[in-house]
Amino acid sequence: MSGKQEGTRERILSVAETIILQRGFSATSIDDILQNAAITKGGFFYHFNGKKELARALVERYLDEDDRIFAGLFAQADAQSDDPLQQVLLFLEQFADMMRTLQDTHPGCLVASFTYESQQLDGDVHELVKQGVLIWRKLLLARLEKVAALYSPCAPISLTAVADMFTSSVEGGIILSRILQSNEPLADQIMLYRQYLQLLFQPQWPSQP
Amino acid sequence: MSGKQEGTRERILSVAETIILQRGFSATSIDDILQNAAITKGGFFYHFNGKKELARALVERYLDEDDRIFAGLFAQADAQSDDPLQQVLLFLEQFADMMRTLQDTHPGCLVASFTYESQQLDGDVHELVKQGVLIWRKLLLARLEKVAALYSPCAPISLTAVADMFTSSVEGGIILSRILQSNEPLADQIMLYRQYLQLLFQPQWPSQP
DNA sequence: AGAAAAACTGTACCTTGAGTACAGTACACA
DNA sequence: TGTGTACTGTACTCAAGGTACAGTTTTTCT
Repeated sequence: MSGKQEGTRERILSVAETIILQRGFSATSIDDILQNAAITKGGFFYHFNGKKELARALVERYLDEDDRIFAGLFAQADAQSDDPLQQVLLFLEQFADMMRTLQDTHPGCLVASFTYESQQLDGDVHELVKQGVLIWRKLLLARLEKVAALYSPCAPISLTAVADMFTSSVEGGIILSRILQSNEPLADQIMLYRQYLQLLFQPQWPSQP
Repeated sequence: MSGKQEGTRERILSVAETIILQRGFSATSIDDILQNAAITKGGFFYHFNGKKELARALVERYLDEDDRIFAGLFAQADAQSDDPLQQVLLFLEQFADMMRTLQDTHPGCLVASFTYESQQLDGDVHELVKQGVLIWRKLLLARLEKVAALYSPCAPISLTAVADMFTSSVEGGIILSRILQSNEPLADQIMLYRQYLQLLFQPQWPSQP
């Protein structure tokens, strides 16, 4: 494994992701990728057996990168507070900030993109996507369980659904941001999720006498 | 305008929408549509000048249909209560129910699908999509303004962002539902949005002495 | 009934893209 | 010095998408 290979493979993946998020998987030709990645067809097929294998590698890379980002933000949040609720709130705040300050509008989410082209992809790619969503659910759920143990929610809820609401807010926010061509809606939606958690787990007022 | 034309044109649109939501726009060939709509290539091009014009017609049809559904649900809700907050809450409840009881998993949203293939489509299609999102924002915002006039929100918010949260919850919920292959997550996310509104506009407890 | 417009059918054509094959080259590393 | 890795470059096949258009049926109007 020389540095050269890793560089080229990574470059193909990076370029492919960018184009696919703009045009969609099916509309992206291998030739498009070749041109932007400054590589030849032979080189591409040296690294990937075909377009479907590229898709698989893209999802894997995307989910890994996402894990890393979330882990980093949670580590930051954990360093700032010991309270489980505060940790989640800080995480969301920092994540929203990160999204708001992106250079361009958010490029989009590969998971969502592939979800709308599922029939073009192998079943195992869909399985990967599903596992990704379940990992995000698990990540939030573990945090929310700790929160719920300390602050009882002031309304009946399914913690799993509340955990999924993170993914939903991000995916929904990304769609809004792409359509409205600004990162504000995405940041707003993450912050509204944060506010929902705040309201849900706010200390109960004592009942009236 | 004979019934036959309307029938054929509508059949093409209906079939095209179904296939496009499954495979994506670019991955859907005109031949695919022809086979499922039982029409020939010539017939297709009699109705549409090409694939891009089909896309345009699909979005227009989709947004119209959506308007009709939302108007119907709000009319139902308005008949059941005079309170603006209750009306929104009833609307969301009924909408969630409608989604939950769909025969198959939700087919997907054309707006989201096209958002992830924007570069394949004409600029005016993107403009239509944008107008659609702004109509949904306006629809909710008008309701929320009435609510906010009666019940002051218990936290600082942008009403526009809260209105957008409806679209975000639905789009995010649809993605979750498609990936997890169940309509529950979509219904859950709509109901969580409902709960957020409930918590946000709940009557304030009197402050402690 | 008959003309004219509308609603198609059928087919031929051109282009593009996916994927294959394979011969040659540059470079590291031992 | 040689051997494997990581490519480049070219040339090809096959399938499909999109388009054009000439011809045919059906409806409509008078």
